[in-house]
Amino acid sequence: MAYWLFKSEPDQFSIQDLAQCPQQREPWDGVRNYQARNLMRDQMQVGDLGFFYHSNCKPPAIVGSVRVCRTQVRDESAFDPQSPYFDPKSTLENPRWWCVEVELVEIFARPLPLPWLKQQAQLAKMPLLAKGQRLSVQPVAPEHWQYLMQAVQTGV
DNA sequence: GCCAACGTTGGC
DNA sequence: GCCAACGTTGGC
Repeated sequence: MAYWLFKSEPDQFSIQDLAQCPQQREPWDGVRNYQARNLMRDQMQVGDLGFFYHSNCKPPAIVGSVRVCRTQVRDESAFDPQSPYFDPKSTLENPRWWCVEVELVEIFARPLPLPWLKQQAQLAKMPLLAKGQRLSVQPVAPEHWQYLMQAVQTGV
């Protein structure tokens, strides 16, 4: 089983929005970056866990966790001319954009803000913290996942 | 609002 | 295939 991190701007889609979805599930659609798409399409497995990260807000933070509950999901927003994620190059015969469906596991009572993450020597190698890293779907190393979950559970 | 970093586009 | 121009991300 692998671990991931999903970024979203809370103005666009927050973890509270996910909690309001039917069955607290939703396709992670709208990703228009090939590297992120490839991670979702080729690497993710049902049962994988991910952090939900709020970006472009004050403060940016890891705010909860999700589980991958369906894979090989076609990104329907690419077919919708009304959608901001519409891509005329993605066709029903040959879809360009794929994602996974995620379900809410937990909204953390105490989010882990970015400034705190940056202070943790154990997290120095997290891709999220690398300069210039913009990927909206990222892998998370097991040791980083465990360190962070321990912080969540113990309230450190 | 600024801007550094990165990704994409398209002319050549 | 190169690379300049442009667009986006996202922290600050």
